[in-house]
Amino acid sequence: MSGSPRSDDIRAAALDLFTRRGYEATTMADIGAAVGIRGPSLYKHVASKQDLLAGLITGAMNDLLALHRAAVATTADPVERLRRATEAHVRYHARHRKEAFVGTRELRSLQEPHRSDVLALRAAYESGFRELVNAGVEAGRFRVASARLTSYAILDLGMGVAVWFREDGEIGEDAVVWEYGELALRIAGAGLPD
Amino acid sequence: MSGSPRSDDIRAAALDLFTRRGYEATTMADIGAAVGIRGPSLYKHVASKQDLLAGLITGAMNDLLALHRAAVATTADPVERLRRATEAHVRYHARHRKEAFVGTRELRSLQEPHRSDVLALRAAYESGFRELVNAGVEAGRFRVASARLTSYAILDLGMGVAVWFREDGEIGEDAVVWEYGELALRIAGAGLPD
DNA sequence: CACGTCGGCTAACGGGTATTAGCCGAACAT
DNA sequence: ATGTTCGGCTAATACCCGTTAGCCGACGTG
Repeated sequence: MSGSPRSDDIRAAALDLFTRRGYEATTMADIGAAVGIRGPSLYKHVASKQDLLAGLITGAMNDLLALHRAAVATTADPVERLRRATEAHVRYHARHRKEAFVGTRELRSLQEPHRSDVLALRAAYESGFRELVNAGVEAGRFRVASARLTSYAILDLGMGVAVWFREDGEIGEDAVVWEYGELALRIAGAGLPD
Repeated sequence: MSGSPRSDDIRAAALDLFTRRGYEATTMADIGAAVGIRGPSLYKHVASKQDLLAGLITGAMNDLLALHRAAVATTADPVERLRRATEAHVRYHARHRKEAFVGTRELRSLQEPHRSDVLALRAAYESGFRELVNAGVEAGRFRVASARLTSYAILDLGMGVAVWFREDGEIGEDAVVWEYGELALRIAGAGLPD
């Protein structure tokens, strides 16, 4: 799956720069300098700057979807399913904050047809969460005003994590994951009186 | 406060383009075309592209802070204060989604010293929410694992609204504001058993 | 009517950017 | 030893962009 070690270095450097400065503000010379070579030499390893972005974003989206499916498959209980899906969501956004950050912030810079592909994957991911909420409501375990609004709220929390989470911060990954799993259930109204 | 009608048109066009394409990807010619003139003619009305961005972002941040202070001043009850601050936050992000969107997404493109100024205002805004949470905890009205994490979560919800809210969508502004006010209290653990 | 200001225009400046072309040394295989 | 591939390099191509200079018609004012 992963190419030569040099290509991996380049992808990592591009990810870092795209995260900090943005795709448009990052030059091929910048990426080259980050791995110790000149801009044009990058073309011996990657097809184009746009290709670099597309690889990063689609890779991230596929990873996230795989983790989501795995998390949901571990139980049939509606409450636990939402908790574990949220935990997977938050853990990904904490552990791979750069990928998640670029995946949402630089989606604008992704050209067609890649952008439509990624948007379709995101729509599927979102509707997956909405289904989870709906299943809990139908089972009488959740109380929500709007499943759409509830799922947006939970997903947005994860996006936020990618922004402020720091590996060396005062709050560890496990603590954030646990707490946000709890928050998701509160948001969905689990355990509320009728 | 607001300049000539033409200057207002230009600011509105820039806001729209910065929102849709981003600051870096928007050219002065694009902004000019949106108001029916050529790129260089814009300089009869604005000092620079960077100045346009700075005006939009600092204006938005000041508006948001003013609304926050007004909302908090309406009551002394910790629970209601958090609810109203959240409602003001969410209402602003729904009603002025472009301003809010650009204010966070394009902050990277804002040069010094403006960026530091805005970051300081944002830090003050965030710590204001944290204080609100702490006040509720000390009054025995909230139950949270971490005030920082809780305030981040509530603020992130507002950011999310700026992304997905649509004036003509199926969920109206008042509905989102009300529901998110409730969510904030749930997130803060208001009304939870000891 | 003369004059100045306003707000548009085109042309030009100065710089930057992704990408391609073509060269070259090192490493490695035959 | 020879040839080929790999992965650097510099130079050049073909743009694009923010901004400034300088021109000019319309319009309000004395």
